Amino acid sequence: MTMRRTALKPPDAQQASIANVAERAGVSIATVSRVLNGVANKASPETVAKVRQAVAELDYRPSSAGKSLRQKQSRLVAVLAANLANPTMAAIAASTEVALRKQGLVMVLCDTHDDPDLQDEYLREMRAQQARAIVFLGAVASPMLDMMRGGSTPLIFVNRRDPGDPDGDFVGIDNAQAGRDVAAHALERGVRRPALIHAPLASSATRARVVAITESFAAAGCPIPPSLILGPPEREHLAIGYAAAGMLLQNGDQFDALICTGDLIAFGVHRFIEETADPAPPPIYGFDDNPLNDWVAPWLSSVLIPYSTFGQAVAELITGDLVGTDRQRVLPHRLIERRRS
Amino acid sequence: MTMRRTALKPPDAQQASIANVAERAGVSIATVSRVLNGVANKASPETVAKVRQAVAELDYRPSSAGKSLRQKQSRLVAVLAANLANPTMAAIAASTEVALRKQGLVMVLCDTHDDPDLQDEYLREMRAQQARAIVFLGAVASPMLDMMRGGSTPLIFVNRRDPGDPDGDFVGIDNAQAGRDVAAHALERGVRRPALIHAPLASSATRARVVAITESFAAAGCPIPPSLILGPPEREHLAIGYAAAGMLLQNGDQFDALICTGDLIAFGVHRFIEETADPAPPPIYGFDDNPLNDWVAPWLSSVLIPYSTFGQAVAELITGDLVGTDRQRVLPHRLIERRRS
DNA sequence: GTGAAAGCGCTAACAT
DNA sequence: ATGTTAGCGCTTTCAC
Repeated sequence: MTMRRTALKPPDAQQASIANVAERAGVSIATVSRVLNGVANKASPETVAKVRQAVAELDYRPSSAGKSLRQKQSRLVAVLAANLANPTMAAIAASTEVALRKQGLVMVLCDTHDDPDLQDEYLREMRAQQARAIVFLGAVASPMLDMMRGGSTPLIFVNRRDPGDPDGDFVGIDNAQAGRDVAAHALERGVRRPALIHAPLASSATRARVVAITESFAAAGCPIPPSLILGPPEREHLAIGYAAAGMLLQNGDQFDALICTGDLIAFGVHRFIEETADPAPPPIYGFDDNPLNDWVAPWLSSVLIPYSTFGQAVAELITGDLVGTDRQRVLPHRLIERRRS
Repeated sequence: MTMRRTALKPPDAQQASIANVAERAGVSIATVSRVLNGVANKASPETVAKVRQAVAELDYRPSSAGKSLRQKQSRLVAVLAANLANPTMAAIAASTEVALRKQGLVMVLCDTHDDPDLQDEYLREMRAQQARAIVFLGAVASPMLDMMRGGSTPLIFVNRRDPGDPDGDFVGIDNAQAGRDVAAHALERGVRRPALIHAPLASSATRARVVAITESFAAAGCPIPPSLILGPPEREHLAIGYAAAGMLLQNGDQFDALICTGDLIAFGVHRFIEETADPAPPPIYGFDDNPLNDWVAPWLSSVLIPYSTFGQAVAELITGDLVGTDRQRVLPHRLIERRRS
């Protein structure tokens, strides 16, 4: 039996309401509300002081239910992620959480598993929650999305653009440019016949990368043969890479570089190659630059995407801190070169 | 200019309220409420039908603000994670989200950065939100925690136990046993002089592992010399491992295995060793069994912790589906052996 | 500068 | 079996 609860307050102290604060400060409820919400020049300094004191003494916080009910809007911001198991999504979610928090907003994280029905279920739920905004980390087309587009709830698309409106609010990188950067880097180093392994093309980001890469090589006079462009049907990026590497090596097709549209795909590719003990594997490229790369994948050149700043951009889009600016937040990327020592 | 909004409904249709449903169904709002909440034998079949129909037609969902205000409890469950950048935490959060969802609960994810002040800030916020329960993924001692312990909001501790009450609701593995398992495995394979690299001992999980490992080796007649037990002051697990490996190799101390209290630490250790091109590194042990291990760390033996089932256990603890059972959910672990081919 | 009061959507007495 | 109504905590007119 350990001693519990030193009890500065009674065990389950009823949470103070605005009425308690008003009473304690000797003012009306309306005054407390005005003070707390900083309604301009509407309270004498002494009143303000009294109220603040009462608030502190009672450790008062406005009930979000009361507030939401009244204002028809909550402080919740929903983040619908296509796949939380993907460390990249988790990283964006983490940075978003911090940025929202600074604005007094609360992040609700949901995993849609890239499923339209589940996404709609969440959209409905968030409408019931009167969410302040909805952030998509990899949106998928769905009926409710169509319904809400143009409504009063801001919809923010991260990485992948709105499948139904390429001009919607967006945070991400210039994937076409990133693709060209990778191609240019490889070409400069003598690559002429790369293999290209990509994730499902439902994602606008993946599509843009694939198109840019193939066009770059074609423009350089060495179009990538179709047999070297692989997009296996697996669901997991790791499995896609592993399977693709298997097909490539089995076919005996020659290639002098491996370009993957994501780091996890590259991990899968590398695993297969390691297992077959290829003495001199070609250079491998990825996208994302997973934070673990320096530690576990020193062989992987990758496009560093500044995920840790995405949250900030998302928050700005939501709070409207960037008035007049356009709502396409294209953030800078950078190719990180790594090679076997 | 793309065509937007095919408008089956007016653009920003006011979300239907219970009154609208009642009107449409030709009944009172109380009846609607009863039907929707399944209050037993309190409605005729035809009334139920009418209500359900109206609900469907209006695509009605109860406002959570109204509900929360009335019932003094929301459907939000807060998950306070010590470090979202850690894939392990993200994995637990993901599984928790799914399990809560099935119960109609909504997960709010927060990153405390292991900071007591920030944790308290979140606890206050969640009190204002009238959260249904609070889940700690790596709790840290803090004043508000002490305040809320014993209150009416369930507190669930995952991985790390409540720093102020070892008997609080818990979901995790038997870390002492896991430590013994690792030691036994190593001893069986001839290890007699391992190095032990550990994270900060503030975590009860880490402490239990360290104690069990050192005791096991001592009991086997080969106590680990203090110079081989390292807990560098770095904050990041990866950096801890890298720094520790550096110290170890610099000292020239002999050791025949590397035991790390976490996989990320092992990643850091391995990186340093790779860089120094040690031809025959000793076996390396970790804890967590990061899902990426099979792909990027085939040299790492690790204790597989069933994180994907943690969410289920957490949800059961919250909804009280496990009446009578004790509230210490110790889940099974398993040592996964991997070695260089 | 401050207070009184309406009303947001919902549930739970209570009444019928 | 169903309807009426009070009231949860808050913001916001409208008076004063």
